[in-house]
Amino acid sequence: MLKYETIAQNIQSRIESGDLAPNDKLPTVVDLCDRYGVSKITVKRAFEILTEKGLIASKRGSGTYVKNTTELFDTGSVDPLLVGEDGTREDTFGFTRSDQPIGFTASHSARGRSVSSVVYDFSVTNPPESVARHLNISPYDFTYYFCRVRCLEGEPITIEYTYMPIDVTPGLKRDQLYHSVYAFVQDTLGLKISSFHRIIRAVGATEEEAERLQLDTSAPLLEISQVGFLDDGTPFEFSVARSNGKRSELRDVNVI
Amino acid sequence: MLKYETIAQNIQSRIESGDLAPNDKLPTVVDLCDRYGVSKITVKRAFEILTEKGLIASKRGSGTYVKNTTELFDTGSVDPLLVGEDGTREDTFGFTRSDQPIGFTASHSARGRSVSSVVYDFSVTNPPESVARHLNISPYDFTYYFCRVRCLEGEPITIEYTYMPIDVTPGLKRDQLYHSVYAFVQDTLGLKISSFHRIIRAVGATEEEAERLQLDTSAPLLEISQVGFLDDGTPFEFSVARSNGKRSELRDVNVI
DNA sequence: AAGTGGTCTAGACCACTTC
DNA sequence: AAGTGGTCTAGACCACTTC
Repeated sequence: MLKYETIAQNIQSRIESGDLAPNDKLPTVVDLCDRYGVSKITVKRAFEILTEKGLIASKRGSGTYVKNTTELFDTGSVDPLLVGEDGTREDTFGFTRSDQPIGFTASHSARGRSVSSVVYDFSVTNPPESVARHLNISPYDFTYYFCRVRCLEGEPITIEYTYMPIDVTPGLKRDQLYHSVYAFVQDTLGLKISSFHRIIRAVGATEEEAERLQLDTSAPLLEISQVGFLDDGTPFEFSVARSNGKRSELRDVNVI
Repeated sequence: MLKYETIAQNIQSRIESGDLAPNDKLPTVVDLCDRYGVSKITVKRAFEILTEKGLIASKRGSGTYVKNTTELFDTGSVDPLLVGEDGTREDTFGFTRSDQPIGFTASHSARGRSVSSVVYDFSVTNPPESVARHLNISPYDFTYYFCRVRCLEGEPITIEYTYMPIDVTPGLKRDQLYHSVYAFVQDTLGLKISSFHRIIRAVGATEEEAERLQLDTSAPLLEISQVGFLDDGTPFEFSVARSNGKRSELRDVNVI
């Protein structure tokens, strides 16, 4: 593990354990330099990681402090609050960088939930013009196309429509669709997934979607359209995922 | 302007002008050090900014390359694609760090659109228990509470419910609700807004919301619940904003 | 005046890719 | 073997806050 990662992790542990409470002042940068035998830039790097996670905030001339964030993220669900609302959402998906598992399978099985899939379509086709543009390929190139519903503990949560260029991710089999396609891309093909560009919207379920997700037609769905990129910048997937609005949420920490 | 900001901006301009095309290789770090008369860490910092924006990707041992992102972000709207969909969304709100204006007023008026508000409620109350928890205050403390509808070119887009502790943002007047409350917080009160923690969901419009947003009851809305923090970590607002799903979207670049 | 974080230098050393 | 980005040092200098 890198030095700045070690330092960041140590501090994060102290915050999570309550050893460092909200509004507490962290040791100064120079203090930590001495304690870890590193130079300022390394401590600064560690602080940046934690700042990005929304855990701390540095104030020039004053010090670095633990942010008061336990409330929002510990409750597990947002409160009913202003409008009559239901309980806990099960498909919670964080934006936070680098320490969250990617994809539906990884984020849920990491929490000990059973993930399953129903596959409604799996074919090789020419992508629609707009999809080809997003994938940086020609509409005459071939892509895998599949539609599947992801379930948590047997309950349908998300319907996914995905295009993947066969030249980039060759050898995809129907079998893999029942498990993690990202695991196939990373482990079997040895490719490195590096980023996603997303657009998030709220839409109503079509009749077909409502049936597949066991909802009423026009029920609100959280839609995430995304292009996934490999580390060399090649787009490897275009997908649209629509999730039951009552059971899904996205979390985000936005540092200005 | 800081050196790394200058370098990042120069490169970004070259990408936006097309001078650096997708998949082009950037000058090497050492090259740029020479050219700008700076050290490696400074160039690296510039690269980090652009990496975070999703514009470039560095590959150790090989070089740094322009990512192929024009498609997703240039179209102005996502394509109809798989499911029958409508046209351009007007309320587009990026996640990207540090160069986007914050809040509804700033992001839209920056693009030359007229922003107006309808205020449905403005009062001082004790916050619900859950809101008090998020704001790190007692339920017996007082908060401003207001509900307003934000309009673009006269058309209602978003309905907002906001709580702000009166001890943190004293002196809020009804007048300000017709303009930017964030401008009041930053410019009039001199406070520094530093981050937001958000949860994003899809919900159906209540009857009242449907009427205020001129939609059908149960129409899909994109909901953003957020706690806003000042630079010293004090929560200054808890708000829930629900936006017309047909006219709003969130954008995000997620680097792993 | 003393303390604190932010930027930056000039370089060393390393891991990895490319040829 | 040569080239490239990533981590890190030991410090200088600065902007800002606190007292």
